Amino acid sequence: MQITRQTEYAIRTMLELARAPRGEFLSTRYISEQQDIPEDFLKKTLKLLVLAGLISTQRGVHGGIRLARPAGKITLVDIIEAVECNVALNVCLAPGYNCPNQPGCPVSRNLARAQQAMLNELRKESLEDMLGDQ
Amino acid sequence: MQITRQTEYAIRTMLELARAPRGEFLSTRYISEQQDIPEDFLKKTLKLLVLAGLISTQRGVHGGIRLARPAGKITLVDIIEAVECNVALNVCLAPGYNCPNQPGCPVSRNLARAQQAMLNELRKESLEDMLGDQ
DNA sequence: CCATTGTGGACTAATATTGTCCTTTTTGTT
DNA sequence: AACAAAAAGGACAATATTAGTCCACAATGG
Repeated sequence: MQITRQTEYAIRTMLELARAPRGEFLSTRYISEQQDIPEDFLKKTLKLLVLAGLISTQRGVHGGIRLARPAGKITLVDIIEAVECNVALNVCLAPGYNCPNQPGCPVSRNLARAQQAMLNELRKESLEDMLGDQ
Repeated sequence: MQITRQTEYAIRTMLELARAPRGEFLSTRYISEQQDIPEDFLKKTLKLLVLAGLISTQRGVHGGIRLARPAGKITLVDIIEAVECNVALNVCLAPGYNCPNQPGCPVSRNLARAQQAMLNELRKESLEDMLGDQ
């Protein structure tokens, strides 16, 4: 019941990007050094952020990555969902899972409520907000 | 970001116990058969529930396990915390961890809030409530 | 043409989770 | 006293997940 290290890397990366001048590209290498993240592993992680539409990339000499939308419009949920694909407190909440119990079993109902509550909290502050109050 | 299979086993076991007549002992074997849980693995799991004070055991011929307190006073949080030891959405929230960032960094603050929200939801229904509404 | 930077995929290593086996202790029953 | 039922405990094995590495390739600007 923890976010993975990879998710943490993604969060730190996104914050680093949010801190950079708007629209500027940062290279993967630079970020990996700043944040002490293995470069090749970071690359794989960035792929997930690209797929989720959170960052955009530019190849070549002055290329790199940058936020795909304003830091004020990105929250931790976006990042977590991008990296962990589908957040589900229990297998029975994952899409496509067919519970052998009654569909609305009380346990999964409770877990689902808890999960919603958690995600709602994570939606409250944007990256911009977070940078503001440190 | 999921509860483990072991935690699920523990939840199912606790519900089974809650369904049994008050004070009666059920054997590990019986539960493992009912719930289709590997017996030896279940035993290890039960140990955690004992340590957490959720169940009490009785050795010997008519022994087994039973709830250590009324089903109305046990919630999913109790079980999850018993099995997963210390729930922490991120390493930086685990007790004893020393964050290299400022102590109250905005990320851990957000994760902590989300975790609290989640746990609070999980505290709302007791095992008894859950049995009631299926 | 070449250095820089992202893309993609295969592979390995490390760690965590799940499951198994076997021995011991306790307890009621015969 | 002997025995069978049941929990306690610990070592080990199998799997699955997570993390990290390596290498060849593609785009881009100077």
